[in-house]
Amino acid sequence: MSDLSQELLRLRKLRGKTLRALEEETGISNAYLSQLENGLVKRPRPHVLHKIAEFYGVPYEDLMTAAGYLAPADKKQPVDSELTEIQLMSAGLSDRQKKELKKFIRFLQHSREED
Amino acid sequence: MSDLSQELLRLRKLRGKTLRALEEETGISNAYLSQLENGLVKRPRPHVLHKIAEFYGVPYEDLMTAAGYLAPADKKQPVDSELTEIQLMSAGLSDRQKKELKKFIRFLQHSREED
DNA sequence: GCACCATGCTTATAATACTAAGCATGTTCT
DNA sequence: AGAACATGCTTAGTATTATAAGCATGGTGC
Repeated sequence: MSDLSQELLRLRKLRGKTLRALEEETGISNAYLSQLENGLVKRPRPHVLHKIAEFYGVPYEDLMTAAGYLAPADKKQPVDSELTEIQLMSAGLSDRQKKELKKFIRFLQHSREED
Repeated sequence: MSDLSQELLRLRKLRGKTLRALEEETGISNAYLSQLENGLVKRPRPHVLHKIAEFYGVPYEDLMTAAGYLAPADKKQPVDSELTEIQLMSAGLSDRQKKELKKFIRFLQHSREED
């Protein structure tokens, strides 16, 4: 009984719709909708969630989140501060210097260090 | 040749990785990665995109968008593409290599070129 | 040359999402 | 009661994603 399945059932009940009515309006088979609401499907494809969200008039992202495809609140990914610095430092270089820099990075990529 | 496939190929080339190296680090088979980069798969599952995004150090949402799962976000500030590539290329370096890279940039900064 | 192996790709197969058909139960009508 | 239909669900099959195994080509050292 996933987060998603509960939400889908709840939405349909609130709307007072049957599985077959939903099938007609979304094009998703009632058989599959039933499986979804009962948590028998692990990871429905996003386009399925999109159709359903559209029909219920709820944000697509909310269903994507409930399905585990998106992080709850969209906060930024933590960025490597070292990388930010590198970009900032490089910003003032000339185009030729940037090209040279890239060549140097390519050299580092192939030098076996890794640690 | 989808939007996504081009992007995946581009990222891998920038990072100087082989399909098999990527397979080792993401757990996704090189066979499938090849299919992805050649546009032979229509709709990869989100968790695949997540692993790849994580490895490349690129926002998961960007790949989801390229795959057609999310609407394009508001246009970001136009960034020097050369700088973006530099950051992507550097993302796989070790901390020591990053430090060395910064030293090299500092060297470039002081070398009188400016052209 | 030629053994060796790295690289990208193809193909056969397994795993899983999704549908078509139909079952089980309940309600409503005469 | 019982025919007809509505509703949710099950099950067998199809379609697509993803993997395992191996092929084709090219480079490198002996």
